[in-house]
Formats: sequence, structure tokens, C-alpha cells
Amino acid sequence: MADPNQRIDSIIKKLKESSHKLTPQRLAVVKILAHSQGHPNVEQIYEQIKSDFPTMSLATVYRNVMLLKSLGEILELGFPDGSNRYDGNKPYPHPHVICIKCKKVIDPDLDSLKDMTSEIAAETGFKIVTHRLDFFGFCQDCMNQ
Amino acid sequence: MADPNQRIDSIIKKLKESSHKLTPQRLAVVKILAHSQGHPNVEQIYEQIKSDFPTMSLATVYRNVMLLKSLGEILELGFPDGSNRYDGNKPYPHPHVICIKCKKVIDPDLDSLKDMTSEIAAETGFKIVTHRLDFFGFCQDCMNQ
DNA sequence: GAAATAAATGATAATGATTATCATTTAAAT
DNA sequence: ATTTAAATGATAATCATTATCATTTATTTC
Repeated sequence: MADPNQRIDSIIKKLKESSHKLTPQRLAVVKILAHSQGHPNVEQIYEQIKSDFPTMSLATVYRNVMLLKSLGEILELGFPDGSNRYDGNKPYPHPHVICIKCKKVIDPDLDSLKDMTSEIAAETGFKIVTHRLDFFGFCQDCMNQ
Repeated sequence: MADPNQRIDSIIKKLKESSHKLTPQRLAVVKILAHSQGHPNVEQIYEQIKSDFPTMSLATVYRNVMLLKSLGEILELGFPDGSNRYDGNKPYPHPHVICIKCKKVIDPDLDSLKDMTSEIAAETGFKIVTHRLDFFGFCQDCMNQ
């Protein structure tokens, strides 16, 4: 994965460039997302921060996650079941594999991922902006139970 | 697309097999989904039925759409923005192209759609059950404005 | 470093899509 | 025609997210 400190620095730079203030609450959200592996949701980010920052408000987590998303620094993963998870490491479209049971989300390597986007654009006349490719199933841990 | 009458017959058969009653309300929902091209949402199904069936309840549309989904006769498309649309013609995973502006959803032909599922299963150890492949952009109509 | 100010925060209310509840109605079996 | 389990209509409850607003604070300016 991307080096967390590098990610943190680059996000802080983006925040300053867009003249946003660097509050302790904001920095806490940035740090968690830059270090995250498991694609956390807002509630998980909130709980993690609250343990050493008890005055943190859930609304503030929502606001900062929204801001980082609008700056293009994190990727929002809205899933078919309505849940939202966030990827602070690779803020660009990439495939995901989701366990239907334990809800873990992983980033697979996919060699055969051709440039389907250009084929779609040619066939439909759309100007394609982004895409989603998600596989749903059961992980090995959940199958062994 | 699949022949609507064929779809209606096959859905009715499924309903009878699973001993569900065939009410006028239920049949209206089935007919609209079997004839639909544009991947309607629940509200659109409801509005369309209400015009010649004014006592129709929104809750009944939700219930029947849910039932048809659980019988595997329609495909629910939950999108990242939280919206839900339904495909009554091809109730199996297939790619979609979505216009971000006018929200139209079309089913493209995609030659290069390899069997990525087996590659993912091999790499991750997951037992893959389903997948989603969606492209988001602007359709030609919306670009010409 | 103190004052000024626009932005951020915390607490909570509002929203909107979906689901649950429950009394009444109805499809289909007997 | 009678019976009964299922379906319906109306509406309340839910839950994640967004909006509101008074208060606090990071950063700029002197």
C-alpha cells in the first residue's frame, strides 16, 4: 500500500492549497484513513477517534470524510446494500472483492482488467468518467466455519 | 430484450410454484417490470401503476419488488449514490452504463468481458457469488446540451 | 502576542428511502 | 359458499446521512 506518512503529507498539502483549516479533528480523520487497510465506514472512523478524543462528534467525521472525498483524496465505496466504506490509500477506481458474510473488503490484483472503458465509450457514445468493478462472495475464513 | 410475455409467464409460474397469490397489484408490478426498458425505480413503478390503479399503495410496490428479487426474477441495481433501480429483463449480473446527468441506465455489449470471476477466485480464495460492473459518464444527449 | 474573522465544531433536528406494523380485505383451496 | 392464510393500504418506525445554528478555534493581520 501507499506509505501512510506520504499520504498524510499529500492530503495536508491539498487541504492547505484549498485553504481549509487544519484542526485536530480533521487531522485525526486524515490519519486514520491514510493508515487504514480495511476500508472503514464512518462509524468505525468515529469509534476509533473517540477512544483518544472523546469530544469528537459524528457530524464532524461525516463533514471531513465528505471534504476529503470532494478533494479527490479518498475513494467512497457505496455498495448495493446501501453501506458506505472509504479507501484512503488508492483514491482512484479499482476493483474490490467483498465478503458477503464478514463484510471484509480487499483490493485484488486483476491481470485481465483490460481497458474496457474505451470499448464501452466506443460502443455507447458515452464519455466515461469513472467505473466500479466489485466481486461479492465468501472469503476463506467465513467458508471454514 | 427478452419477450415481455414470456417473462410474465415465467414469473407467474415462479410465483405459483412458491405458492404466492396472484393479486391484481402483484400482476401490475410484474407487467411493468417485464415490459421495462429503462431500469425503473420503485417510485416510477408506483406512479405508472397508480394512473390506472389509483388505490395502489407504495408499500405494496416495495413488497412485490422485494418478493420478485428474492425469487431471482428481477435484478436490483443499488448504485453508489444510494438509488435503487430494477431490471426485469435480465435477472443475472451484467454490466451497466449510467449517465450521471439524466440517470439513464443502459445495457452495453462488452466483448472483452472475460471470465474475471475465476481469476479473482483463484487469486483471493473467495467463492464468488455475484459481481457488479458499472461505468459512469455522460450520454450523448446530455453532452449535446 | 493580541485582536479580528471566517471556518470548523458539537449537539441535535430534519430528511428521505425503505421496512415494519396491524387492522382489513381477498385469492384460492375445500 | 365457507374457510384461512396471505396480501393490501395506511401509516409509523428506522437508520444513515445532511442541515442547522450557537459556540469555539485556526489562521491572518497589525
